[in-house]
Amino acid sequence: MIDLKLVQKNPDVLAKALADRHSDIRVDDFLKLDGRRRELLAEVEAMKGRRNAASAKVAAMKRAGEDASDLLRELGDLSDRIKTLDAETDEAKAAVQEWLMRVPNIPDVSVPVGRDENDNPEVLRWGTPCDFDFEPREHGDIGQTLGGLDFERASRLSGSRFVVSFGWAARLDRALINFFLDQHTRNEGYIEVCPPYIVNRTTMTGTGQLPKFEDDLFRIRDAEQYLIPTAEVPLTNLHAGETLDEASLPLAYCAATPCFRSEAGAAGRDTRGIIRMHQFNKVEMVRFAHPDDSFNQLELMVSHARLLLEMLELPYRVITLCTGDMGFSSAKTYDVEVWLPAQKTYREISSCSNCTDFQARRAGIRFKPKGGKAAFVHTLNGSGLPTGRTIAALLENGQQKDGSVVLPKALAPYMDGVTVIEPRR
RNA sequence: GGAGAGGUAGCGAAGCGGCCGUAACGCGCUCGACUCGAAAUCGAGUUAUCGGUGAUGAGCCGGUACGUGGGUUCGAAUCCCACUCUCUCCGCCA
Repeated sequence: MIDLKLVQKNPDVLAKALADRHSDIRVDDFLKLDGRRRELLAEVEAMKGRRNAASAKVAAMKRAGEDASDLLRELGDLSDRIKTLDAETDEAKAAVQEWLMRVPNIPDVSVPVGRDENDNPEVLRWGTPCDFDFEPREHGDIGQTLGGLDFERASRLSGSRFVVSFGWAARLDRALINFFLDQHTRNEGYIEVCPPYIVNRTTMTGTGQLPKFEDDLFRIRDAEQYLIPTAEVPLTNLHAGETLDEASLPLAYCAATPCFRSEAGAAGRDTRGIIRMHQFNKVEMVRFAHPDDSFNQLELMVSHARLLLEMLELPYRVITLCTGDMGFSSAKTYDVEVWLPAQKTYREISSCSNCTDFQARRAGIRFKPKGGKAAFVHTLNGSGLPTGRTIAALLENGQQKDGSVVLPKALAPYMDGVTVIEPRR
């Protein structure tokens, strides 16, 4: 959530941000709603002030043994009017709140203004896409041929956009999780967490999935609980409602969890392979940072995601998302895109965002500076990394003419020394 | 799932219709005194949020908040109802 005061005092700052994002939310609507709220509030508060003063008088009279029945009759009327006006004020407040909850974060000044993914500037490239002396195959095809990925059985068990992994593929998934977690916890100072995969409405609201993106979530029937679409949700909400010790910042957590996404609106997109599944495993990084330091922390987190790809010898590039392509809660996002030779394109494998105080304000995550007033922390999140898309990249980039797949050396310790996935014979 | 107990400041906890919410008392924290320094001791300070007025500051005026939401009442932390979470016991269960 953005700062109420900011919208009140600098509506044009928000108006520009919304225009840059190509949002259809209009600040004028807010000014109307908030104006009405303030009007009602001033009126009802004045009445309550009178009531409180009179009530104190009643108490004093009763103590003195005097008759207060005239005053009481008057107060009855006043109380009735307050009750009506209170209800109206509550409605006005709720309208303002609801409007605010649907407003996206304000992009940082360093974020390029643009319409959609075509306007995302490239920051850097690493590695060289491999030159194949044969036509490279798609990862889904390779995975099925090698007996590791089974889409038919998955669709029988569950439906479309699911996969069953067997043997080397299941093992590779587990190897990647361990490899990623080890790297983050041993070398980068992240605290490993095993959070719940089901969270309540408040938690989903804290990170910005709700109320706007309910359709993207799987909901538990008859309960106000949802399957997490990313570990960002439970990890960021870990400190909801807390005031953190300033000295503890930055705080860094990582977790490997399954992620559940309904992929509403993605019909027909990425239907081949394992790029877009309803369920996938991902290691997520989350950081809580001091506001003065959060953009440094973002650079640091991107470097953590990049390092994993470099250790896996996968060519990638980094782009900055432009204003029109950024997520709801983010003030600045870098996407790391891995090279997929069959599609001959870079595809998103990690998204690292600085959400500034947007989530912290929603979830109530503060810190108290020495001698100062409590302020909101900045929250950051980044994938590091999803296993499915990583497997896709490993299969496509490591494929050989004979149908086998060569794995990067870094994974050997996690794969019982296996460095080549051989075709079944 | 059943029974009971409970949810009040950073923590523990008192209050159980108006004299109690910048909320007793204890701890913690901040500042000061004492000290070469520290401990101990002594003194002072320490809720958040909204509206108005100031400069988006300080201050001042007012409102709200005792798990959440309703109700009773002129007035609710206090009485009533529903929900929720925590703890204890029982049941069920990987």
